[in-house]
Amino acid sequence: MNALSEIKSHFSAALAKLVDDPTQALGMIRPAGDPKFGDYQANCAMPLGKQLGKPPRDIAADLVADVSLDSLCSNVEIAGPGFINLTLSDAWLNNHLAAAIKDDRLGVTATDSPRKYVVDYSSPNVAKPMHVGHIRSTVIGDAIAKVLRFAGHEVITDNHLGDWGTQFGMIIYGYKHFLDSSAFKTEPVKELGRLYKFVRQIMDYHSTKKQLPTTQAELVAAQQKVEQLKALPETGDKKAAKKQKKELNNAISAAKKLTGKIEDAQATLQATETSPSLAKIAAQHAEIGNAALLETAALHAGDETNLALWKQFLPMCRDDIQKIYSRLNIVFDKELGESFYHDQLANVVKDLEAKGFTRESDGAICVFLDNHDAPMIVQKRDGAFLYATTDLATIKYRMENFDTDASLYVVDHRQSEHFNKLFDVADKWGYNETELTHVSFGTVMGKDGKPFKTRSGDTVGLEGLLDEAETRAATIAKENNPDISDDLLAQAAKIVGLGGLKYADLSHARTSDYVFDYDKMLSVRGNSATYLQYGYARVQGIIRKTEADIAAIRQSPVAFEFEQPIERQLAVKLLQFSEAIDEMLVDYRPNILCNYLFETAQLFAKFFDQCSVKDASSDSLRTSRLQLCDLTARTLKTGLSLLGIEVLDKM
RNA sequence: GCCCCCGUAGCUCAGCUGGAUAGAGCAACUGACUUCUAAUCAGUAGGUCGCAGGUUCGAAUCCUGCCGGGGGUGCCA
Repeated sequence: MNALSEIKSHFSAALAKLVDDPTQALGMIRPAGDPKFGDYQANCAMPLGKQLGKPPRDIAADLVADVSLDSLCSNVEIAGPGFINLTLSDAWLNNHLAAAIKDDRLGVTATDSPRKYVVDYSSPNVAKPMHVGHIRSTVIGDAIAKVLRFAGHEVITDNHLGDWGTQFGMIIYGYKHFLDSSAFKTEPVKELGRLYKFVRQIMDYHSTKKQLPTTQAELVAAQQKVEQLKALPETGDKKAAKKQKKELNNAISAAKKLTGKIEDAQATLQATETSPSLAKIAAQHAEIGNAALLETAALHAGDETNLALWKQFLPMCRDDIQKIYSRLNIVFDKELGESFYHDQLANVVKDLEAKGFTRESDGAICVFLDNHDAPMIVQKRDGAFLYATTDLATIKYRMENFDTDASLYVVDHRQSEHFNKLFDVADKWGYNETELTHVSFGTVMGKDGKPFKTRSGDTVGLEGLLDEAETRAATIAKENNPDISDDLLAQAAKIVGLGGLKYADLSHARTSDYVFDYDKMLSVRGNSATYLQYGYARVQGIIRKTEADIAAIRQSPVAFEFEQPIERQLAVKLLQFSEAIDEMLVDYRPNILCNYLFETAQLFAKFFDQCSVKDASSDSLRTSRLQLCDLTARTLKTGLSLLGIEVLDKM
């Protein structure tokens, strides 16, 4: 039990005497914002004063008198309008530190209400090269799964691969028409990737060409509207004038957007038209979009040729993706891709129909929902199913086979509307006992503030990204440590480079977009993986230099001594590890854990500066400090491992 | 048109369920290596938390309106 929950349990009974439901008041007990206010503070007296019509300071005094905190706190003070400031006693700290140091789990107890989770993350489209966008889902999902497990929950990780979608139709079409067979023989996946991009380009060319006149007409209309609005006489009415101005601004920005769209379209067209060979192919394959869809449809219908190609391609693609996962050290319990659910989709629609949830509209079978203008389409006019259908089948399958308490979908925030609808339909369908959560995350941007792309406009491949991270880390490691051995350098490059990459993703609030920046990511300072890893390595250095017998110390720790304030601060922080984990899991936010680890490492760096272990003034103080060091290192190592990041003994 | 997200220091970002003087890191400037790892630490400077109202003991946080940016929006995933 951590300090926070222990304090809360002490307050609980006293608060229950004042209000029917103390939950809200208990929520107002939290770590102190400033060390001068002690370690924890209870802020509930002010609102309770209002509610009960008594002065808040009186309420605070009553609470303090009623709650027995002697076993926990050395000091309890009422401050300001009625803040209750709590300072943990050294005896309490000592007990818990000693327990933590003896414990493999560092005193973090497993939850007493374990749940069964499916964490659905990564989910790349196979055969399409993975790019930087996939790494966020992969890294965040993996961290959440690991933390849930550490907290005592049962977790099934599932990589819901896109292995049955239209991209296969495109690749099959490409294979049939544009295959470079020698390239396919030597590097099959690379060739498939090329075919995908090639078909995509021709498809984009035709759809853009078809769309362009419409867009141009829209632009003309938009420009006319701008002129019209500009020409409108000024009205005397303030409100009307304001409305006019707003309409004008809207029209101007609409026209601007259309102009941008047209420029993009023209660039797309030019890319194909300037190459005579490409232009020729484009002309020969005017119906490519439709044809690719037909290849997909044929695959789904069990066409022998296409199915054989799919069966040939899929293992190769999966192996290729697996290379990335191996490098990132990510393992899934299940990899039930879209194709796995293929034969269950018709039944999903049938069942929804039977229950009367569906309605036909324009030939498609739809589920209409309150709060949404557009329905969720579960079967297309041409009879094909959609990802919505697959997602519903997946929910059903997981409930029936895993009996989950919760499913987390670690997916891009752009799909939030899809998930809103999906969860609403699932709820109607009867899956309303299970938690369904879209753990959304923002877009990875380039330094220009636009989605991260290469200079040529392609998305950035993941493999090159990992290489770059390692190379840069190696350079930095070499700079700091010119005599480093090759083995150690390679190891450091991997652990620091990939750790930095993961940490950059995890330490940003997942809901916000973030700017991808190698320099910052591998920064040797600041809130970075390197800083935390360095803290760990420094502890190992101390242990080496002092030749301490850590195993013996762990077995029978001595009393902790807090000679300097920083030692106590660090100790309190170390005991808050489990609070950080609890807090992270409230909204599945890895950055909470990152922050905690960063703060811990910061306190350690100060401790390192101020408190010599080797030259401590007494044996007992030296051992006390060694214990703090050991606990710090283990907290950092464990915390980082929950984030999928490793540490080094020497840096 | 409708829906969602965002706007905090020059830059990149934190800020939990409303709490005490809004925080980090980078960049800038000043210091600290005969010392357990300087991949570090100490310090200075930098703010109208987009704007305006409201709710209240208290608002970056909640509500309304406005301004600015992004995303999504019936048969792609």
